Amino acid sequence: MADPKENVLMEKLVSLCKRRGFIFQSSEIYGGINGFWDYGPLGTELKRNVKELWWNSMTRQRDDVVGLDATIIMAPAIWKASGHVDTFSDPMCDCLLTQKRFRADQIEPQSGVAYHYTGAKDKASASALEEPFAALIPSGTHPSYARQLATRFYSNRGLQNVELLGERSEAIENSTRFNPENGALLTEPRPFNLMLQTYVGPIQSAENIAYLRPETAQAIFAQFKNVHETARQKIPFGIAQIGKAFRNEVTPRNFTFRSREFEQMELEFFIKPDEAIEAISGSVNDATVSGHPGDPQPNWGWKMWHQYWVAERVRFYEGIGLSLDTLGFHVQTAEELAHYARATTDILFKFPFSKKDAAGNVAGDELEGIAARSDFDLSQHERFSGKSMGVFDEELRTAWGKLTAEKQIALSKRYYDARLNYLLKSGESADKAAKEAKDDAEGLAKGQYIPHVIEPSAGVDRLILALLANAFTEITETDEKGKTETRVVMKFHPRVAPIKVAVLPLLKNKPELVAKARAVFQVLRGEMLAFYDDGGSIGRRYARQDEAGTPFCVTIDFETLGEVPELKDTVTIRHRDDARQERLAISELPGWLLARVR
RNA sequence: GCGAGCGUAGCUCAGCCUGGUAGAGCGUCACCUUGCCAAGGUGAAUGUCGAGGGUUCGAAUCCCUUCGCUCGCUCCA
Repeated sequence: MADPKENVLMEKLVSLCKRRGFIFQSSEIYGGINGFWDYGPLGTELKRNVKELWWNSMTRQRDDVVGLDATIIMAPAIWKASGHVDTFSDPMCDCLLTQKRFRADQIEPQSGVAYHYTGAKDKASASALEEPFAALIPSGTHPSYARQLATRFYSNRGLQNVELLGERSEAIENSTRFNPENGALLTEPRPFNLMLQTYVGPIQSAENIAYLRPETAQAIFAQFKNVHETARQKIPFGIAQIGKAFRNEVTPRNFTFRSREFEQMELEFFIKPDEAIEAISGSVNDATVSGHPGDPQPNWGWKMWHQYWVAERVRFYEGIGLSLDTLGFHVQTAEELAHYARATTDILFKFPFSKKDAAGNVAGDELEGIAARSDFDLSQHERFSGKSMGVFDEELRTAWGKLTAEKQIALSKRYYDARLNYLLKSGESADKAAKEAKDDAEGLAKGQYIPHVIEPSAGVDRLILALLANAFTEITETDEKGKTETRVVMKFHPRVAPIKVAVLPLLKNKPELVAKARAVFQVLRGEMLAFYDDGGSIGRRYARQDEAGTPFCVTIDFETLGEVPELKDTVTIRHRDDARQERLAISELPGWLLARVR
């Protein structure tokens, strides 16, 4: 359980976010709306910086990743293929008596004697209810307990003087239809779909139902063929996308950590199946080295690629100020993995609300999951859309021809087995699955396969929250007069800091200082987000910038104006984290700053 | 959704028990002052006391409903 002290920290952070304009509650003047948050001026800049850094490092700085910007609403069939319509929901049961909700698959089976009622009538008013109810009581117990529950049930529904109707008893073994806590009947398990729905077109009928995407990834799979054909990329390559996603969370919690509308940064990185790698390179490199495995190599199998992307993503987080000791890792166990996933590593951040284990260690909460998803997604879209999602690989076809017959048979067999396994698990009949797997294996020999995928999927809003929590630093100082004050410094990495530099005239009532400061400000604002402030004492302005997380303050003083001739046109640069100052020529200022904020 | 707690100025909170004119500190803004780390002075703005309804001569205060936040169950990027 999170330390109460750390909840206080969380409250301070939420308060600062509002006070300084990082994050506001959505629709606040109307009382808010649960699970939705807005970014204020500073938060907007912070978020833009983060997304831009991700986009640059994931696409523009790489030869092998291209971008996509797809719609939020897509053909509903996509969500059937992806499994979200069927499995993105947990069947839930409600207790008919107390309304308490249970996950249907987590109810302890109960045994005993069930008393069923067809309804009840009101002895006084003669009104009647035909609603059935039942209660389970341990065998040997007097039926009065069941009757009591039933009476409560019907009086909850408005009957005054309950007379139970149609009592019938029945022995029950291992049933999950009753509330383990009180024996009352539960509702039928009802699916709780976590996708937000809307209607496309003006008629709100069942056939017009569409979903707001619960993840951005499926658009990438659905557009895979188009991107592959137009981007002049060969496998391995990736498609990246940043965008909004929506989930009707049961309980939005922990500030912006679990929101109903949120933003994702996702990469689908398509790789060759290991059988193709082995055919081309002779063997598959799936050595598990620790740390970053270096530049991609042609003989990397999915394990190496998976490890590579985990390491790349950690490097990214370190590069924006989240040091390794603030992060955590969770390698999903076989039971936790989705049936199609081969491996998933979660990158966690130790949030103030993250839970501690018995030994006091904090694992953290998920920022990003890096999943090795095999060829599941493209295969699903191939089956559901009827369009081929396979690629032709010239290199594979050439290499295949040079393999020994034994090698060809062995690789074909392995590929066949993998495809057969997928098809059978997807519910295809044995005959059809065997035929299709055979076709797939023959395709491999001709250089065709459905790419496998590694999916680093990160939550933008979670990352913003991590950066805010990580930056939040309280400093308590006692001045000469013995007055103790606590102030907040947001120690953002300069790369993500909303405001990069503040330009401050030392004094406001000296027009020469103000004019010079405005001139310096005009030069800097063309290069980065700069902020001009002349209100209040210099110390107060420094403190205000500390709270906004501005890494550098430039102060124009009398030396700048030439009071000391050799210091003319120099300014002081004040560092946020240690209040250290240094002097620099104005002409060097843009370059000096850019080197630190990029 | 269920259970518990909370909602008063931009922020932190007092007032509520025991109904009777809406408060404090900090912050914000203006002017003065200020030669480097929330200095000082003067002045100012800001609340349908989360919303709706009820009880009452009178409700921030008592009652009901509702919305939001926090914590637990649950879920995940």
